[in-house]
Amino acid sequence: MSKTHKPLNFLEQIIEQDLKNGLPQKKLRFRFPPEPNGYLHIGHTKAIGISFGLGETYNAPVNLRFDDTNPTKEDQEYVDAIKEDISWLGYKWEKEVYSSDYFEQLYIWALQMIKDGKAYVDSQSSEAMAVQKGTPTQPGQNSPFRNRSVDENLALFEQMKNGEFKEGTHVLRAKIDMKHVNMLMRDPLMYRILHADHHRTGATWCIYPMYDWAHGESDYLEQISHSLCSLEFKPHRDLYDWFKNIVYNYKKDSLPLIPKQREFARLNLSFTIMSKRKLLKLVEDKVVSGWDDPRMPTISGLRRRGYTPTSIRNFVEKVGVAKRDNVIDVSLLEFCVREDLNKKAARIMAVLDPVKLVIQNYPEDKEEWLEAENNPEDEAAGTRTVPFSKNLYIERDDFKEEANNKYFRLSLGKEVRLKNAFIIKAERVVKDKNGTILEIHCSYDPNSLSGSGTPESLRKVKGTLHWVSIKHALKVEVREYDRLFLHEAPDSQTEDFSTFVNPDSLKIRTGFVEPHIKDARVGTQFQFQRIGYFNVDKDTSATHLVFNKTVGLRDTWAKKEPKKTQPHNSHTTSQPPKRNAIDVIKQLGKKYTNLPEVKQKKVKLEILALAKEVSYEDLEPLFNTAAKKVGTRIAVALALQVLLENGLEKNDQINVFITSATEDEHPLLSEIAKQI
RNA sequence: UGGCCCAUGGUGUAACUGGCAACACGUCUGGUUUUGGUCCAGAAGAGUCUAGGUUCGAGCCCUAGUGGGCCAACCA
Repeated sequence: MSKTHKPLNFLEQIIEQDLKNGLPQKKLRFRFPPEPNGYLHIGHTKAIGISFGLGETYNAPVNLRFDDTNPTKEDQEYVDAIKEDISWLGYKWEKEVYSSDYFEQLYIWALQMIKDGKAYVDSQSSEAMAVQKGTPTQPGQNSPFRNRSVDENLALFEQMKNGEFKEGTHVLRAKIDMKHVNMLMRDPLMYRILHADHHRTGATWCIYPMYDWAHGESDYLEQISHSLCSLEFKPHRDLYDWFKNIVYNYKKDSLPLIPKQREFARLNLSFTIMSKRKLLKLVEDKVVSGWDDPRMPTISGLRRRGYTPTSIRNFVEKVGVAKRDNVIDVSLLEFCVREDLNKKAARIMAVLDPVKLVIQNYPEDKEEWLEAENNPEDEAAGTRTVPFSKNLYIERDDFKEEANNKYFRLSLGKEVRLKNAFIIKAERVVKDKNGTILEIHCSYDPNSLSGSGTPESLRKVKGTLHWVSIKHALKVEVREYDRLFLHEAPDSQTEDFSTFVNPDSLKIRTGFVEPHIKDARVGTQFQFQRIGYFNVDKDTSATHLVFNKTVGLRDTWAKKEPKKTQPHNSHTTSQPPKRNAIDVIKQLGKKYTNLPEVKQKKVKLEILALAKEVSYEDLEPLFNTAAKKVGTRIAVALALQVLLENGLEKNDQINVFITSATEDEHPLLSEIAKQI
């Protein structure tokens, strides 16, 4: 039994099984279906990588389909950005298509469904329908309009389509089963009225199909064999199949293939968020400069930051595909860029926190142009020359007056090599009255030039420093980024994600670099030796070079010798702010108010109104009922509200009250304690 | 008093469908090095959520429990 077997992920296994069961490989076809309502982010990259990757491994076409069924949120700007991002990643789509391409066909099918008694016009308010819909634990009830005649439905639907009704007055619903355990099967909406201009169809339509009605049918029309989406769409599969079956019977002969929806876990990245809605909020609130801010997890942000398509594709590859919830550590992403850039980026010397270094025994007016390797990983990259003179800058970090022998850098009386240049020895320092070092005076060994082959040049010194010649150096702006959020998973906390925004995620400094990169083009990547990878930002002008720090070099020294103002570049999980009972109440309350209005109303009516003036003793059974109806967390939030309203405003009072409760005598309180 | 999905080192994925738990990131050692980078060599770290069952044998199959996620938008 050999073990040489490339493991397939579960999606590949499904496809292999289908092929084995007779599906011709020619019929394999995939699609990536973004809604053009925002920019693509690193999370989408996984979905893109899966569908386009499958297309590559099976040599099958992949369509790019814009799921544009909600004109109020969508825009051409996003369509263009999405196309640019996917192309940049290096993927090629077979056809560019739009759900809106199928509006006419969907409408025809909908008419047929009405005629067959499988769809009806409902004329109730959304609130009334929501109440009838029941809850996951309670069955729904039929709409009073459920049994309208075919003719009446046809006439109303016609009027809806002709724009004779206001928004919200009528909808078309599929007639399935109001008691179905799957909420989505309780007569789902197929069409709503929206008097909005669509970015492609303009004012042609004022009824728009819902996601469930458009998506599977689009897959069917395009003959997608495997429609892959993320896990939260799992409950939609029943509906997907239900619609698909109906439509399949309408057009049996011309379209033989029935698509299959399968779901995978979406990607989460530590210390960032993946919700388009929340990313949009960061842009709107000017927390970041735009969708392509280098701190954003968007593809355009990563691109501007200096991430390469190769690095992102490798990342997606390494992340894998499965069905369990995950949070991928950003260090994996960082590893992937370093790995790629190490091979490609030209090396230069740049000093970002300068201190002046004077070479005492070097002639005042002399200058030399010394040879330097552009990339030790790539001989073909060649060499360049770097100007050397009496007065240099080195990093302030690279000098200590006194140091133990774990310190490889410059200290008084010790020798180090200046990269590509000479060996120097620190002789004395010049300080201001506060003790800040202004100048370091050194002597150099003229026979120790790098690569000269002299015995002096071959002697071993402990450290090598990078430097720039003050006279020749180019002054540039350098933007260093730290993580945007201080919490590892800002998205999944009860607190609002914005409370975790890192106020110090951008640091702008002035650096000095080798002069020869003066005309570097926007996007060019460099390794600033001993520091990290940087690229030229689009804010660069003819006279002002701007760099983004993509990622630092791996640094095993910094970990051992932590500085006081260490950025959060190590991946130790930072602790969330300490929470007390009051905060928890506020936050749970916020979560509660973030629920869709309809849910909120129901919860309020059914629970809170009852609970208003009850005592703790009465609260407990109420809590149990509430927990069953709305889930433990919301029930706890409500319970805490009630406790507050009963006079327990004080923080510590509540804490004492709660923590003193034992499991058997106060199950409610111990539950609350657990939630806190 | 609901339905569905999930559970393997710190993180993420594997384990050829029942045969000694592997790979990557991260961590730690040592070596090379004119980048405390790269590269090379090596180490630590899980006995697979719990309890039963089937089996010669279970991470994998079955049952129950526990924990987490999703589902009640005229969003996708």
